[in-house]
Amino acid sequence: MVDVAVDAGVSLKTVSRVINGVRTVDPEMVERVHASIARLGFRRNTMAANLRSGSRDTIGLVTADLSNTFYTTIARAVSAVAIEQNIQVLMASTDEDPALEQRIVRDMTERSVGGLIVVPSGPDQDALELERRRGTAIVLLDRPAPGVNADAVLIDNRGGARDAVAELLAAGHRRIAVLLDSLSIHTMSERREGAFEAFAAAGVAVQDHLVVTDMHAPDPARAAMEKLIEIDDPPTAVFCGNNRITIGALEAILPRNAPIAVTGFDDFEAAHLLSRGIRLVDYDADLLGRTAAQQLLARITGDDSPPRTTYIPTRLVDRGSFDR
Amino acid sequence: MVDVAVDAGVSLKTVSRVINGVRTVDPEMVERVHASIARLGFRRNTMAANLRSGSRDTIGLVTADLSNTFYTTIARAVSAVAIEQNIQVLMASTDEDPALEQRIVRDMTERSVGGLIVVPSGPDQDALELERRRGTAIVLLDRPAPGVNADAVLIDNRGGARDAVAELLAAGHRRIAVLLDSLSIHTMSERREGAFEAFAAAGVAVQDHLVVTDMHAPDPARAAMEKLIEIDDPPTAVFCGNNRITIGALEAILPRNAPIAVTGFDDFEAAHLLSRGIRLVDYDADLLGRTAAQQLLARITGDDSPPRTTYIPTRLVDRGSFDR
DNA sequence: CTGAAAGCGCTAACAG
DNA sequence: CTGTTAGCGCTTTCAG
Repeated sequence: MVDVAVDAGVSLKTVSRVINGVRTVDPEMVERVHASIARLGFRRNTMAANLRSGSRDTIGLVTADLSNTFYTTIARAVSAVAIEQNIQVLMASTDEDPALEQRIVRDMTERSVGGLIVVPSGPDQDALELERRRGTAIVLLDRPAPGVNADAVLIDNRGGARDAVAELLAAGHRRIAVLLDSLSIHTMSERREGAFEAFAAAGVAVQDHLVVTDMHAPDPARAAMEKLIEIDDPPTAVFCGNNRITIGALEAILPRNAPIAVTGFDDFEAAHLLSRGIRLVDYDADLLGRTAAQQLLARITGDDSPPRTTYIPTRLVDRGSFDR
Repeated sequence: MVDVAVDAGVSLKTVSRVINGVRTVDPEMVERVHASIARLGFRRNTMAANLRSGSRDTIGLVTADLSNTFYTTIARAVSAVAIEQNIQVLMASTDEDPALEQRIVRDMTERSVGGLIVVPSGPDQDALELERRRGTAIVLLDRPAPGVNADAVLIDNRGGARDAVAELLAAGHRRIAVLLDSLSIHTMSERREGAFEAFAAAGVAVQDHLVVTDMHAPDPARAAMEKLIEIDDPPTAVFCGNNRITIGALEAILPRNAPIAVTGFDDFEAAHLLSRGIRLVDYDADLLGRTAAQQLLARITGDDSPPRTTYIPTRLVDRGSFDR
C-alpha cells in the first residue's frame, strides 16, 4: 500500500480511503490511486485490515457430514446468504465426531470468525457454551444443544413424524413398524416422540417388537426390515426415521413385493422414480440454511435479543409410482 | 499474550515459544505459561500470527454448485485431507456464474489463502491464470481451463462414455440416443467425443436426430426422451450425459415401460432401487477430491515440478432391478 | 535457553 | 478533504 501511495503521490491513508470507498476524497486523487493500483497490481490484504479494525467477515459452518445431501443443501444456502454480504464461509465436516468438532470450533474461533453455525455432534456441548460466553455468535442448526444458550433453527421433527404416523393409522394400519437411528441423536428421539404421540392420540398401543433403533446406514435398516417381514404378524406399514433408513427398508420391501406401506422422514434424489408409491416427510432444507445464516448475520450486526428457536415446518408428499 | 506473559512472569517471546511448541524452553516455564493460559482463557489469534510470518493455513474451494452431490462429495474429501493437516477450507459456490467466480477467487486471494481448488465456470479464464502468475497455487478440478497453466484433476470422461456406448453397440443396439447438457461444458463435449469414438470404432454412423444437447435439468431431458419415444424408428437405447439427464430420461421411459436400454454418466442416490436395470458410468468422486487436495498441498509445500493432469478412471456398474 | 526491539499490512484517532 | 502517528496481536530478527 505504501508503494501505491508513493506511486500516486498521496499519503498511505488516502490509499486506504480509496480502497474502502470513502466518499470524501478528491475525485482526481481517487483516479490517480486507482491507476497506481492497477499499474502495480496491488491487492489488499484482508487479514491485515481486519486485524486492526477488529471486523470479521468470515463465518464458520460446522456440519456433521458434508457428504449428506441434507447438509449440502444447507451449505449452499448459507453460502448464498453470506456471499450476498461479501462474507466468506469456512466449512468443515465433523463426521459426527465430538472431539473433532471441538477442535474445529476452536480452530475457527482462533481465526476470529464473526460467528458459527453448528450442527452439534456430541451430547456434551459445554465447550460450545464456553465459546458463546467468550463472545462468539452461535446458531445451532438441525439439533439443539443442551446447556447452550444460543439461537437454534430446527425442523419440526415431532410434528412431521406425528402427521406421518397419524395418516397411516387413519388408513387403518394397526401394525406399524418404526425404524430409527440412534435415539441419542436429537432428531431421532423427537421423531420417535412424534410417532408415539400419534399412536396415543389414536388409542393404539405401540408394539415394541416393531420398533427398531440404532440404524446408522441403509444396510442395517434393510436387515431389520427383512426380519420384520418374516415374523408371524408382519407390519402392514413402516415409518422410517430418515432417508437412509427409508432406502434400506425399500431394499427389503421392493424385491419381495411385500405388502407394506412405506412412509419416511426426508426426501431423497430419484425417490419419484420408484415403482411403488411412498409417502415422505419433506421440508425446505434451503430455508433451514437461509434462516440460520440470516439469524447469525443479525447477531453479528448487533441483535442481542434473547435467543430464540425457529421451527421449519414439514409436509407429507407423495413419491414413487411416477407421480409428478 | 502480553497478559499471559505478565501473569507467568516471563517475556512475550517465551509465551510465543510455548504456544508454538518450541522445544528449547525450560520445562518449568512451559508449565507456568500453560497455567496462565488456562487461567486467563487466552486464545491465540491465528490471523495476527500469520500476518507477520506470512504462513498460510487456509485453502479455498470454489465449486460450481454446492447443492450437487458430486461437488459435495468433493467438498467432503477436500475438507478431510485439509483437516488432517490443520488446514481450514474456505468454500464457495459460483452457481456456474463466471462473474461470481471471479469475485470469489479474488476475494479468497485477498484473504491470503495458501491455494485454490477451482471448478472453472466460464470459457474465459484469463483471470485465473493471472492469479496463478501472482503466486497463488491453483488446482483445477473436474474441468480444465484453457490458458491456465495449472495442475488439473479430471474424470476420464471420454473413456467412460466410450466404454458405455461401446457396450450398447456390442449388445446389438444400432439406434442409440445421446442426451447431453451444453457442449460448452468441457465434461459434456468430452463425453460426446467418447460416445462418437465408440460409434466410429464399431463402424456405426451417428444418427444426428437422436443426439440432443443443452439439457440443464431433468425436465428438458424427460421432454426430449418423450419425443424420441414417439418417433417412427425410436431408439432402442439411450446414453445420458449426466445423472440429471438420466433421471429425466427415466421419467419418460419408466411410466411408458418403453423398450429402451438406459446407460448414463454418474451414479445417483437410490439408483439401485429402480425397478428396471440400468448401466451407469461410475467413478470415485472422493478420490477426485482427495487427489486435488493432496496436489494442492504438495504445491503449497514447495513442489514446483511442471503442472500435470491426473485422470480419475471410470467403470460401468449395474444399477436398478434391486441388484446389490 | 531467554528477551528487547522491530515490523507484518493495514486502520483508528486525531490533527490540520 | 488530507496527512501523521500510534497500534491491532503476533513473529522475527538479533543480542544476551
